[in-house]
Amino acid sequence: MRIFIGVAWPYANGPIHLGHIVGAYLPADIFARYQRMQGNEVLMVSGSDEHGTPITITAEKEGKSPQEIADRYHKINSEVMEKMGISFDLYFRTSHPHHEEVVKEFFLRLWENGYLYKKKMLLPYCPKCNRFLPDRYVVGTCPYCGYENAHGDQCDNCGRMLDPKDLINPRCAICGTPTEFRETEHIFFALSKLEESILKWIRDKTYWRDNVIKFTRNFVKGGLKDRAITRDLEWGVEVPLDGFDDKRIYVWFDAVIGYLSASIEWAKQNNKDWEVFWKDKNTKHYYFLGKDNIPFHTIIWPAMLMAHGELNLPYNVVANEYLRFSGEKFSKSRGIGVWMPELLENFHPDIIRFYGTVNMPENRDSDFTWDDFVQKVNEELIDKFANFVHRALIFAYRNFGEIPTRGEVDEVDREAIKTITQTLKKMNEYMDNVELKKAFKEWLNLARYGNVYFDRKAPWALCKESREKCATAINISLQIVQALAVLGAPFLPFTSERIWKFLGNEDSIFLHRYTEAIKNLQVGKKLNKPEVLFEKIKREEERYEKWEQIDLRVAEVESVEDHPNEDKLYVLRINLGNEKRTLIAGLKRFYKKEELFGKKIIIIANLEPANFRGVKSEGMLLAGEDDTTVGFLTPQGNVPLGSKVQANGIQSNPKGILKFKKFQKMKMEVVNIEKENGRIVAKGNKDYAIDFKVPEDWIGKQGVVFIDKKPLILHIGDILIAPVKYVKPGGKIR
RNA sequence: AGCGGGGUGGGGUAGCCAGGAAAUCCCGCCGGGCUCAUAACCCGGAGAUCGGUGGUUCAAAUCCACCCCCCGCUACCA
Repeated sequence: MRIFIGVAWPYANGPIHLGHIVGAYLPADIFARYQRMQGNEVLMVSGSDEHGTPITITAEKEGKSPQEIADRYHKINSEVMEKMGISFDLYFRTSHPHHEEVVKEFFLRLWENGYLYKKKMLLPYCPKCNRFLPDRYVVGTCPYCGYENAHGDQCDNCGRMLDPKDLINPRCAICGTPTEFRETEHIFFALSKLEESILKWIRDKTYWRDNVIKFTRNFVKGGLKDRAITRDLEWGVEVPLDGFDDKRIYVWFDAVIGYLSASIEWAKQNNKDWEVFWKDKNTKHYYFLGKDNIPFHTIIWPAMLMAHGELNLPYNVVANEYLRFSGEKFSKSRGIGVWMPELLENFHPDIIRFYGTVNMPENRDSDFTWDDFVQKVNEELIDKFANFVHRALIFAYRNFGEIPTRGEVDEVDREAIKTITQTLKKMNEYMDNVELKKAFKEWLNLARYGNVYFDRKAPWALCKESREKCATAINISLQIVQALAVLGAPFLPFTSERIWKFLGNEDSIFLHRYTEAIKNLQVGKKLNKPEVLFEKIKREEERYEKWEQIDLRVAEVESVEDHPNEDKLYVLRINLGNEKRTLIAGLKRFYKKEELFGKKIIIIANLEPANFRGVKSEGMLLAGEDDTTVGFLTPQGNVPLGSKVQANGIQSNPKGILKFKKFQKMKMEVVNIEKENGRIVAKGNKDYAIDFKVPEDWIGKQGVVFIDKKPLILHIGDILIAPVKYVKPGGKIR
């Protein structure tokens, strides 16, 4: 059987992140590898989507050409795919001339078949930006659901496809100027003509995933409208008709054709036949993508293929939900998430693939957290699986050096063999159904079972008793190891390959069939010296390097004197509980002596001492200031003198004194602590999300944040540190 | 507000669409075993009125209705 696998094309406007991998490329690759090991002929393609306005905008920002931007990210993302072991037959790109040719041919064919037509239309034009706006760059109110920030192409709220002119109060998404509509001529795709056919086609796709069916039905409900497939742009595929020199084919039309162009290119490069993949009705087409891409793959692309007339339609569209990062959406601009190039620098691809599979958002959004990542990898992948493989292999290697003979088997042995067989069977079922997580769970169970079997047989003791029995136990243990390697190969290709070698094989595991997981080992085959498969991930404690250097403490002012030689300064005598110090403070313009006397203040206790005109200051008092007010910091409740200030519950523990210069580099700000949508936000110069459990009574109060890797709020236990009087949020601390 | 997801032993989850005997797995906790292995492994135990209320049914975590609570999205981006 032949299987075509198309994976949504990542946009070449930035490096891809873990969400992309886990939501599309990894599941696709697992499926592809599995199908190949089932003996099917697989063609899997994807590539960089390099056209479209966002790239031109990035290019403008950086003063580069769109091609340069596309080149950069195409390279980066190709490397990511390669390193992750995503086994594309071709990872193509839409700016490739061959792709453009295919798009034009496709276009002309649709034109000839009567599915494209010219139409003069009024398009949104931003008088300020001086250009026609792409659909996505027009925002306004959705006519269907009333959502105010609907984009011109699609309402993100109700999911309906829109045309910019449907929007109420359209405005430019870039500058906010109300848009004008100017006349221009464009090519339309007669989607409406195909509505019936699409509905009919969808009807029997009951085996699709729930989310895909639901989303698609919902989408078609509103009726299919003809869509313009050209834009007033310069960056994109040219329109192969006269009079359209200043227009380009729109990305959504262009990018999906990539599946075809990449197939053709692959055939060309490898001297293969692409047509059997696209025209032979027995070839099944699978598409892997994130949920936002569903309508393009269940409606538009199929409609385009229908209009084309002789190409295969999708058999299954496998859409995943989103992977969130600590509960938030991945966001480049906010720096939330993990990006692949960086992740790959720190972790073995199979570790990423393991976690990606275990936490795959197959049916619902899932959440990435570092804690969970470390725990799952260490405890499930390494402790359970890798350790079992290693203990079995090293035992075999040391005691036999080859695959030992399987002698007479007992109950326990029979059960083990049965477990292997059943695992294969179950995994086959799940994999055929594209239920990757379930399949993988079976695999993990087998690894767990391996330990159980090994323990039950206790070969270390058995060997002393009977070498023959021990050999049998080890033979079967290695049988489990082999099964794990073969069955796990689609998921952890690199590791499976290694284990395969340890088992004494010379060739690649991928030359073998999935069913060989249960094949009897060749007795007497020399084993290779096993190595540890993975080092455990060290759980790195969160470190706040800046905060750790400063020692803030509570002190009480015992006396206030004028500085003898400098009339802006006070000389304070302060009590730190077990210690008294002299401090210089520049508060004379803002506070009278009696306003300071007896007050609790916050001082930097480990600041390098400094001389102010003959008086030595042993520390520094902290105050928040805006342009009119200075409010010294003070604990909002009773705390013992000398108490150490904490930040998000973290005690600083500075080793030495803090240089004044270093202190100057530290950022502290006055903030208003508020609760928004259930989370705590500290509003200063900007909104700081506080991920620290804050007592209810702090909400609505002022506080102080210390900016480290993330904003830390200052307190002592339940007592908040804040300016003694209201200072505008964002006020600096000095 | 709209849309989407969720509320299952201390934490994180599976099961729910196709209702049925002991509710899954990981971590944690308690007790035991083992010492071959990456302080890894194995066994046993405590611990859940499956968010609430009402309904359908011989039978509901699972179906229906209503309610409560959480979270996400509504910025380029799977």
